[in-house]
This record gives sequence, C-alpha cells and structure tokens, in this order.
Amino acid sequence: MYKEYKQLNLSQTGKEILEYWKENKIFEKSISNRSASKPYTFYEGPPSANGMPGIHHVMSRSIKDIFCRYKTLKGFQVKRKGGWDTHGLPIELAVEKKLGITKDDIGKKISVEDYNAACRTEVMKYTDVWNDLTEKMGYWVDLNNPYVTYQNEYIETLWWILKEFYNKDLLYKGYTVQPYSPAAGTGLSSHELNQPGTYKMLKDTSIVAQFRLKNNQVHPLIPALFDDEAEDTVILAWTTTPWTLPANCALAVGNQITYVKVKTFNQYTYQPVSVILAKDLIGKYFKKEGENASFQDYKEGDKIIPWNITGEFKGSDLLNLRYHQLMPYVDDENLEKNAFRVISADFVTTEDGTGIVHTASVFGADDFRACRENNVPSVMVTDEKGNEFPLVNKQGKFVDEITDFAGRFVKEEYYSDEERKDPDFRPTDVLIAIKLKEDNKAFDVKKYEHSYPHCWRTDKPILYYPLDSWFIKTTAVKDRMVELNKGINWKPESTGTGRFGNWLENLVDWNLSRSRYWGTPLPIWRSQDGSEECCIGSIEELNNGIKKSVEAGFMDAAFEINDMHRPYVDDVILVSPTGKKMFREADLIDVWFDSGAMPYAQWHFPFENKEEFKNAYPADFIAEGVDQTRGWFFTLHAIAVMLNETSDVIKEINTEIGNKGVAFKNVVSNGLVLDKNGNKMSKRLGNGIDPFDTIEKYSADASRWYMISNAAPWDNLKFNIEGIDEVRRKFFGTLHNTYSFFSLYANIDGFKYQEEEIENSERPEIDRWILSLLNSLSQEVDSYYADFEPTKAARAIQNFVDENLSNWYVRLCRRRFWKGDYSSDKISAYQTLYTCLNTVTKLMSPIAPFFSDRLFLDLNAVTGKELVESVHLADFPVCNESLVDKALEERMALAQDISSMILSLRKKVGINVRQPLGKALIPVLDSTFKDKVDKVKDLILSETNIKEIEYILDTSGIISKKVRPNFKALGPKVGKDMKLVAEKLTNLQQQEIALFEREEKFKIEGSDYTIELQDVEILAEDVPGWQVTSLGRLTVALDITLTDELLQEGISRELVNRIQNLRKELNFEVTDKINVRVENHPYITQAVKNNLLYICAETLAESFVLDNETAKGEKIIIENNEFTILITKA
RNA sequence: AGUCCCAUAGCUCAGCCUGGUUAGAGCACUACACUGAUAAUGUAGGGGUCAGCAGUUCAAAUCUGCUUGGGACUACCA
Repeated sequence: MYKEYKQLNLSQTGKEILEYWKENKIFEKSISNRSASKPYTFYEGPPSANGMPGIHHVMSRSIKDIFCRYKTLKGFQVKRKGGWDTHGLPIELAVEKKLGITKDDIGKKISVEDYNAACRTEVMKYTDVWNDLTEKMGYWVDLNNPYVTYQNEYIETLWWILKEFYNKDLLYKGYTVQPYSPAAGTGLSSHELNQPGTYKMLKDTSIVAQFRLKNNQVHPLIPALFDDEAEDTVILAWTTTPWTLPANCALAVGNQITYVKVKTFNQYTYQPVSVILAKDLIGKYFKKEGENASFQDYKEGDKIIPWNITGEFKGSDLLNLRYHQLMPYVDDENLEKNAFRVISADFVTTEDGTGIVHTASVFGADDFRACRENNVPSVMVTDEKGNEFPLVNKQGKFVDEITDFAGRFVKEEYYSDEERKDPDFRPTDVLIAIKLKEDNKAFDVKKYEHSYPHCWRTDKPILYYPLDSWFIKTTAVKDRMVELNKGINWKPESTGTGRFGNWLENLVDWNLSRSRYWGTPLPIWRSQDGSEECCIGSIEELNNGIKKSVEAGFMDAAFEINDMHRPYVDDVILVSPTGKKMFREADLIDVWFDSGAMPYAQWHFPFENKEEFKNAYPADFIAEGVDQTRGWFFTLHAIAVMLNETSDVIKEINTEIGNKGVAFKNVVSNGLVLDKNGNKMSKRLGNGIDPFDTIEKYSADASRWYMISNAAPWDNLKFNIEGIDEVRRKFFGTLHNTYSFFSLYANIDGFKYQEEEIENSERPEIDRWILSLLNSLSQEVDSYYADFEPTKAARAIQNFVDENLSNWYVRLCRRRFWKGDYSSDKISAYQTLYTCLNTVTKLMSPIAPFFSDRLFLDLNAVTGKELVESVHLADFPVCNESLVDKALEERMALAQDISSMILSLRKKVGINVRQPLGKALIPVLDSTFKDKVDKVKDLILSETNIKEIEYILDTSGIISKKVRPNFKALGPKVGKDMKLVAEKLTNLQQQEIALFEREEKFKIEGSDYTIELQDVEILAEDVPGWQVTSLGRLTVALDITLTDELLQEGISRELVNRIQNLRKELNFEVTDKINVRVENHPYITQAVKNNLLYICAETLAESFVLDNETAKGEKIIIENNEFTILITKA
C-alpha cells in the first residue's frame, strides 16, 4: 500500500526524514557510495561561531547544499569538510564585554594567557546552535571533522605558507598610513573608526599656501608661467592640517581639471604674485570687482585686490613642474631630485580648496598611495642607525629637526586644558600660519569646520600616521591574479569582472599586521637592531630554534611550546646567525589570511594528508555572500596564485592536476536577505527573522524552495514569510495532492509497477505528452543546475508540477484512474504518473531534500523499483531523447489553448460544461494545422464536453480574415513609412486579402511598396454569425444549438452529478455499488430512458428505478425541478 | 565621495543580452463554475505613464546618456 496522508505537514516530514537520515547514515553513504576517483570539491567558507545564525545563513547554505547534492546525484563524490573561523576582533570584543574589561587591561588586570583562554572558550559558545541549524535546514556538511583555525596544526600550515612567501621576498615590513591615536599610542582599525560618535565637528586652521615654482627648470610651460625672471609664480594648495606642511613632498592635480594663472597681490605682504589654481575656484578667492582692476592704483591694505587671468592650462600640462620646498627643515639629494613636483591623482576635485592638493606622503592614505605611484620619496628624518622616522613622533610631537616647532604637539587637543587656557597659548597650526604669512608663503588663512575622526578611547582627534606593518606583496602577482581570474566562472559574471576585477586592477599590498592578542602570530623573529631576522615555517623549525637558544643560554631548558598563540610564542627568543637575540615581531596576522589559507590548512598540508589535499584542490565550487568578494574570495585567490608562484610543492601539484594556479573554479556570490520592505535586517530594527522559528513553522523545504525560487541568488531577497506559505500551498500542496490522488487509486487497483513497462508507442497521446515534457524537464533542470542557476531549475520544476502534471495531465486523466477495468490504458496511466512523480523527486531533491525523499521513499516502498535507501543516493534523471516529441508538445499546447477558448465561450453564453454541445468550428488556414488538432481532438472534446470539431476550410468563404503586419520583416523594407503601410494592411477588405493571397503579393496604394506574403501574417479572425473568440493565431467558433438529445444528455449528467454528491454525503466508498430509486419527474423521464446505461455506469448503480409514488429520500433540484432520490448500498 | 547592482500590476517576479506595435505569470481581490484530487480544482474580470527626463530608431520595458530612489562594497579625503 502506498502511504496515505491526512494532510501535508512539511515540518513534521522534515523531522522524520532527518531521523531517517541519521539512523541510516544517508549522508555518509552519499559520499561513500560514490567513487573517490570522481571527486567534486567544495570548500566551506568557515562561519564565525561567536554569533547566532540568521536567516541569511539559511540562504547561503542552501545554495552550497544544492550544488553539492546535485553533483552527488550526477555521480561525483562530494566531500564537504566543515570549518570554523575562530580568530579575530569580534571575538576579542565579545570577551571584553563579557569580562567587563578594555584592551588597556590586557596584561594588567588580566594576563594575555587568561585572555586568550577566554577567547578560546567564547568562540565555541554557539557551536551547538550552529550545528542544530545545519541539521534542521538539511545542510549536509561534515561536522565531525571540521577544521578549526585556532588549532596548532592549522596555524602551522599558515606559517609554512608565510615562509614560502618570505623566501621569495613577498613578505616585507613597510610603512602604511593608518588611523593612529597618539594619546593612546595605538593604531586603530577601520572597525574602531566606525564606532558611533567617532566623527565629530572640529574647527581647524586651514591654510592656502604658496608653493613657489622654480624658474630655472626645464619644462614646456616655463615661458607661459614666467613673464620675466622677477615674476613670483606660485601654486596654491589648501590644507586643513598645517602641521603636515613641513612634510610636503608633492602637489597633486587632476589631469582633466582646467587651471589658470592669475596675477594679483598677496593680501598679507602686499607683494605682487602670480598664482595657479583651478579655474572653477577663482570665485572663492577673488572678488569680482577686482578683475582687471588697475595694478598701478593698488595700495597696501586696499580691500579690493586687483587680479587678472594670464594663462590657462590642463592639469596634465602641469605635471612634473618643480617647486621650492615650502618649509625646508629636512631635505636631501633624493628629495631634491624626486620630490617637490606636480603629480596627478584621481582623488583631486574642485569642490574645496584650490583644486591642487598638498601631499604629505606619510600623513594621508591617499597621499601615500599617490606618492608611491609617482615614485615621490617621503620627507623623513633618519636616526643614527639609519632608520627613518616621520617628522612627527609617536606622541604626536614634532621632532627636533623641525627647529621652530620642535617638541610641540601638532594638534592643540593633545595639550592639557590648563595649557590651552593660558592666554599666550597658540596652537601649532596657528604658529605655522603666522610663520608662513611672515615668509610670504601664505595666500589665505581661515578657520575651517569639518568632520574629523576621533579616538573612541581618548576622545582626541586621530592622526593619519605611518606605522610599521608587515605586508604581502600582492602587487607583485597582480597581473597573474587578473589573468587567472578570467578563468574563474563567476555567478553572476558581473561580480567577477566588475567588483572583483576592478578590485584586482587597483590592488595594493596586503597589510597583514594586526596589533592584537587572539589570532595567528606572525612567525618572524628579529634582532633588536633590525639587522637580522628569520621566518619560521614549522613547529619543528621552531623547536630547533628553541634548542639552539637554550644552548646559547637565551632560554630556559625546560621551555616547551604547546600552544602557538600569544603569549607563549612571544616567550621564544631565537639566536641569529651572528649570535644575537631575536624577538618575535609582536603582530598577529589578518584573520582573513586564516580563512584564505583553508585549502591547505584544513588538511595540515604539507605536513600531512598530501593525497587528501591533492584530491581536493582546487575547489570546483564555492559559494558565499557577495560581501566576501574582497574578503574570502580574494584571500583564497591571492594565496593560491602566490603559492603557485612561490612554492615548489604547490607548483608540482598544480602541474600534475592541470591547475593553472587558482583556488576555485566556480563561485556563486549570493545577495543579501532583506526584510519584506527591502530594509537590511538588523538587531537594532528588530526585523530579523529567526531561522529556527521559520523552519519549525514552515519547514526547511518550503523555506529553501521559497528562497531559491523567488529570486536569483545574487539578487537581494526581500524575505516575506507569506511567500513561504504560498510556496507550501502552491508547489508542495499541489505535488502532495497529486501523490494523494495517485496513491488513492493505485491502492484500490493494487498498482505496484509489477507489470511490464508499456511501450511508449502503445501509450495514449497524453501519456506520451507528459513523458515528453518530463524528459525535456530533466534535460532543462540538469543544465540549469550545471550552470549554477538554481532559481531557473526551481521555477521549471514548479511549472511542470503545477501547470502540466497537476492542472492538465491529472485533471484530464482522472477518469482513466477511476473508471473501468485494470486495463493496459489504466496501467499506462499509473506507470506514467508514477514515473513523473518519481523523476520529480530526484529533480527537486537538491532544493527540497526532505519532502522529496519522503515522496521517493513512499513510492519505492511499494514498487521497489529503485534499490537505494534515499533519493539522495539515486542518480540524476537522464533525458531519454527518444521520448521527447516537440511536435506532440506543440499540439498539446494547441489543445490547451482551444479548450480554454471553448470554455471561455461557454462562459460567455452561459452554458455550463455539463451541458454537451454539438460542435466547435475551427478555421484552418493550412493543412498541417488540421492534422495537429485532429490528434488531440478527443482530449479537447472530453475536456469541453463537445460532440465534434468541424474544420472550416479556407475555401468555404465564411471565414473573415485579417492581415497582421510582420514588423520585423517590414522594417527594413519600408522604414519610416511603417505607420502608413501598417495601417493600410490592417484595414484591408476581405476581397483585397483574397487577392493578396492569390497573387502572393500586394501593392500598397500611393506608394512603391509591394508587400509579400512573408511580410505579413494572415489569420482568421471571425466566423460571422457564430460565437467566436481568438487567441494569437487561433480562432474558435462554437455551435450553441441545443437539440433535445443534447438537452437530455445534459440532464443525465446533472443527475449523475447529484447522485455522486449523495454518495459522498453518505460516506460511501468510491468502490461501493448502489441501488437507486428516483421520483419519476417529467423533467427527467426521457433523459433517464435514453441514457440509463451511462448513468448506471457512472454511478456504479446496479439498479435504477423510476418510482412514481415514493417521496422518501433526499430532495434534489435540477433547473428548478424538484424531486426525491434514494440511494442504498447494493 | 567613488565603483557596482537594482527599479515592470497592491505584493513577489518573468521579459531586456539579440528593439517589432495588445508587456506576461503567480499571489491577493471580485464574480462564476466544478464537487470521485475537495482544507483541492477550473474559468473569467479589474488592476501597468515598464522610476523620471532626454537621445538613437520607421519602431524603445528592451540600446545610450543624465536624474531620482533603494542597496552593496571601497574610501574618509587636501
């Protein structure tokens, strides 16, 4: 017996199937059943286990799951090792919050050891919750042997990778400009900078400085810039941080910006000067009244300063102009040669300032980049050891070399309140402004209020400051990364070429350093003078180093390293080749390096598992949110490309497996899950959706199906809980009903698929049709999955189940299941419907793993046709081309259209379907059309309750035709006369159309155009005198004459209908035979006599008596005629 | 601020790459029908300035540019 269900409960089904999977180890079998020689590799992007999972995790993990399950069905062995991302700032912050401490307390109130121990505990706090979600949502991933980024083995692989880079000079120490808080003495991450309240309004002294051009240089613009040797021509540049002016090393212009040279006077010194600034900004510095005013009449102190434009240039013309250093405290040969010149930069605008940006390479991130790109050296001081330092020290004070301001804080906020209250106190910026004014180097000085970031701990403004950091020289392999990216299949493509491609094009070196505690330590040891250093690539190497150190007497012999985190590794002192002590560089590395290295580290490669690694490299498929583009996707790619360049082991393996050096071949980047109004879900708004509630209430299957079918993965999903319910009703409900229908009758007839498979050619048209569609569907769904288009797959399956299988096949075939003997037609129907259901379970199983398995198991429990324990162990359906019949699909579509049109006509004239009608008329304009319709005629007739279809031939002359222009064909021919031609054609008279058809061409009056038949479509639009309707090229007319015979048949059907209702009301089994007594009402007498056999057969009546007396039984009404009827079980 | 994505019926989405004159589907709504799939099903109906403006074209939801709104990422700037 096929299992029958009272109603559909997807949530319950999910729980039961989950138990079944566990008991029977289905997941394990889905891997062990497949050959290891056919691997399909998936990498799990490790979630951070320190937060609760949200509904968006169901989304991204559904996508991962779908393709892994699909590939399993396709015969691949798909291992999926789980993983946990365990390092990083969020964990540190969670611990600090929990313990009620700040970073300052680390090493004071709490030891680094205890702190890190707390992190280790914290990070796995939510593991159980995550594992629970993973199971309940049906995500198959190996949770028993996950990789964990804090484990020693994992870290050891990271060290190995870093050493490979180090050996090829791809790891270096350098400066980067970072937000830095002198008051707190620490760099700040962008995360810290984005805390609420860090950006505050600040009033700063802003200066427009005059950078004097050298008049003795060789440059094409010199004649235009200097009228004579005495002329003082300067470039104007604006700054809100005057303290950076001593460090000025370049001026940046925009290539496309227009600049002008303006002759005028300095407002402070009254000296004549020629200034260069952006044309758009003239109005900001010069009064209209002064334009072209007399220079002779100008007197010192005049409010109106005369000016006039004497030249105009593009930014690109100004490039490489050299100027005198503005504040020459620090200078050298290299600077004179390569600095103090005009460069171009893309960030220059004409919105503020002068359109020329003062650039101090070490005090601004943009500046730093622009200078590096243009090979402009930085203005730095050098200590006795030859180390370079910026002009401002780490306390935020000018160094001694800046004689006039030495020892002064660069920001006035760094002075105490008392100092600032002193009436003689002058901020350093103001002192600089005064000096520049005196030196005739300031063009304009003003207070300027702007938003500026502050340190969230000290509340003082931050500086952009160069800090020592370790970098990976990703720029060295940039071209290779760009090149290899082109071979990666991105879904959607635009993310790969756009977001990711652009990112690679603008690649900068990867700043690895993090000044933190809980993370992978940088394995670099340095002597104190920085002259010697080494990079450790394994635990063994470290232990050897420790041994030597013990021998050298630097370390205690009892020292043992068991944990590769801080503080333990910090206690290791190594011996340099010359016998000096080397200490570990205190930095941790970026956590993104942890996750990007997972292809190697998850296997502890190359220390162990070489084979496992080789078999699982690179990934065939990965999937994460689009926010990982510059995160995990990038680090995976970067590390893979660089290892291919640096590591012999990796190169060898890549050569062997034919990998050019990528970490993944296909990548799906999914969009966000928003709330139903399109807002981002957040704790603050309280609009988040709890995945556990959703799964409990609506099931994992419906949730997954909803998310996948509703929008393409890479489009943002507006998550509406009602949508899940719709999916349940629409799709799962329909499928479940179809199965219920099947099981009801299959159980009655004892269909167990024991009979021989009925030859396709022996099956009726409608069976061959649905099987044709089914095979087309298999093919289609297969290619959608293969193309990483799950949404299209889901929609195709859903459309098949709803529209074709349920709404047409089952509806039209109902009689075949309940009527008559267990004939070959009936068996054919069962076999066909069974095959459809069984195939659909496999097609849908990647998306809805629970329900599909239940359906599959229920079907096969009876037939035993498939020898596997789960749909997930089955093979993906293969399209049998010989069963695909496009012509059949086409004519069935025709049947559907014609039926629908006839029903629509019935509706219009108010004759319901139970009343048979004599005939429908269909105009045929070509012979193939008639053949097509003829083959599906019976379906149309029974569906619409019509006796006959009559074809009206063209020659009968009763069809009224219409010409419809084929614009695509006419376009090139008539061009702009289209309107006229189209109107003429549309309004052609019947005789004209006939003429057109006979001659196969038609001349348009009043023009030279001769229209041919292929330029138009001629269709039958009307059959005058009949009820007619049209759809596209189809036209159908209905004969609504009711003969006595038809009327009586109609009455018989009504009678049958009432008897069936009674059977049901009385709760008779569908197989019960009955006896019927009906009051002999004149309305039905003749109808019963004429159609007695029909009525009895339909209602399973063994006897049918028209009784003249009785009034017992139920009262029924047909067309206002009332009479009684009594049915009893026979 | 820059880059990218998105905008079609009350809601969720097709269509756009490759332009063709009546822009589709489902849900919701209304009416009717069906009643041996029945907590199911069918038919019909209303509902759209295809975000706006401009351009290219005989013809634009579709191609181009700009604007507006939403989102993402990057940056935080003299």
